[in-house]
Amino acid sequence: MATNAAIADRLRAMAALLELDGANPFRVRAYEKAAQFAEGYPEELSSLSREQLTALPHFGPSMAAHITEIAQKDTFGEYEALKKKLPPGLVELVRVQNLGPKRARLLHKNLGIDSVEKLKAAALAGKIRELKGFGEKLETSLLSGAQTAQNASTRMLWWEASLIARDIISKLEGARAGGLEPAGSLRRGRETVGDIDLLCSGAADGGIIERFTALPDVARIIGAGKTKASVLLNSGIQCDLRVIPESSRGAALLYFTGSKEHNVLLRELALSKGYSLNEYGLFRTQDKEHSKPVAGRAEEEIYAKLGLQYIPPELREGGGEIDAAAKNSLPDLLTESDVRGDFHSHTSESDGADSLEEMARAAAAAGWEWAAIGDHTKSLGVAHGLTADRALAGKAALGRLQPKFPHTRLLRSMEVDILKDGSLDFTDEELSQLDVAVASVHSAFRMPQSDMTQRIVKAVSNPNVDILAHPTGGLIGRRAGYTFDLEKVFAAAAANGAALEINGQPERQDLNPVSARRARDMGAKIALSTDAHSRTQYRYMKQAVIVARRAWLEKKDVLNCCSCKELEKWLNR
DNA sequence: GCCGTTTTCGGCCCGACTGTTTTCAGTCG
Repeated sequence: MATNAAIADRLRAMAALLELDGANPFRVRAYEKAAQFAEGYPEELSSLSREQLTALPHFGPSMAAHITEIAQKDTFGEYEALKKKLPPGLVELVRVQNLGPKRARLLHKNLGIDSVEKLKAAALAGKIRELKGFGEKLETSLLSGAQTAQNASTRMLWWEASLIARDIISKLEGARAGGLEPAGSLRRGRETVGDIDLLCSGAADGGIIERFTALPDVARIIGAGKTKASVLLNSGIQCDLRVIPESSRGAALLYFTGSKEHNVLLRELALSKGYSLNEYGLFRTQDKEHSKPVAGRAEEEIYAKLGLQYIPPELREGGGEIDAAAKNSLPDLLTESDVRGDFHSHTSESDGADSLEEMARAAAAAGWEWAAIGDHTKSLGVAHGLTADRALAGKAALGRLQPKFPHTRLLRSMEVDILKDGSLDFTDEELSQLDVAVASVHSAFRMPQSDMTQRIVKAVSNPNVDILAHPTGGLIGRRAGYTFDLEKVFAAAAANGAALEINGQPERQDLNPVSARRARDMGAKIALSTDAHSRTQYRYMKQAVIVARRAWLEKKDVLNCCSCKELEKWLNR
């Protein structure tokens, strides 16, 4: 059984190979679109029949056949055949800037280049400039591109990128009139960000480009013109600034926010309604000169002209949001201000940095109506986990602190270890005395899938367990999660009234949006947690909210939107 | 390869930039 992510991966790999093979570009795009759709589809595609698959958009007879084949064999025949046909190494080559499939094939055919290493050697030897269609400048740019590709700058966590963006914006603000705002994957709240896109609206003569490229954060200027500059920052991430006229602000924001898939769908829709959409505005098709925009100043007016509800950036992934907006059925996404409390944090009693009282004070300062503060339990020795006695002593301590914080109800939670056999680190009697029991796996990650599934199902089936924390155990870019059957765990959680967590630690973001949406659709409640290990980390609630929004969640799906009274009712369910 | 209230064949989003060229191909977002 291949996951949707694995299916998307194969289809995307096929698109890459087809492009290198010089296939019809629309055929390439068909694979990319199918991959994109598969990735965001909430149910397991591998359990669908061919008929069910072809009923979905972007899947025709070929894709359906490929998907059923991938479900069984983890790959498909056409892909394997093409892989054999093409020289290995070309895929690696097109990761170099300014080197696409056409140039890659030329370089391979004429110079036998099939790796970034060989590309560098050929460039240094001056061989590339001799080829028709290539020249000295291109050779130089390919050489520096090869070096960059070898340094494999990985994507940055959203949180980190957003701090950098905020810092740069604050340094540039005041440089000129006109707002400066982030676009791109940063604005969409993707879990990681490849480069930071900033938009500045106003005339292009305010000197903002000069101030931008002169910032002390800039390690290297990649390019700078009148309306656009690209730099590499000291932190290793690329940052692009574009200056756009005020009258095009909405169109430009829409365009540079993307995603690419969302934009393509919007433009197709625009064409079908007799409009053409670009980064300057929405124009009637007859207006070939693009002289009089029908809309463009604000994103809202462009969506409205296309007969759509306003689509929040977090939903712009080409995953059904345009159809939903056309039917006026977009979710009413929860916002950070809807959040009334947090379920899961740590103190200096186990592996946190701050005392129980400091955490309580920070929770009150966050303006929350309630906060469940806890720690690890005894099995997690490295984190100095607490015995049940100490855990309950903490509950008594919170009771004594309560009068100091009249507006924030303090609750005792514990992050209780799920042991290898699915039993918990505290007895049922001990668990029932906690206000909130958060269960999670911290040991024996590499169990066989069926054992791990059983282990977690058993834990969430315990009526004393309220929340399953960081359900997959993955760390973005560092560690894959444990292997288990998500669907079975979601079903068990829904049946037993346990909630699934969206952990707001920037490196976790676990559940991810696709899984969180699926869990909600299967009837499970979602709990957002900061998993704060210090008083400053309560701000990670923002990260959890972004993941929830990307999962199309509304207030009613998320327990953090409960008042004290509603929460109490749920805890006593 | 997918798709269709004008179509089952002939379409398929749009513009900028760069470098190589004398009008355009390739790449990128």
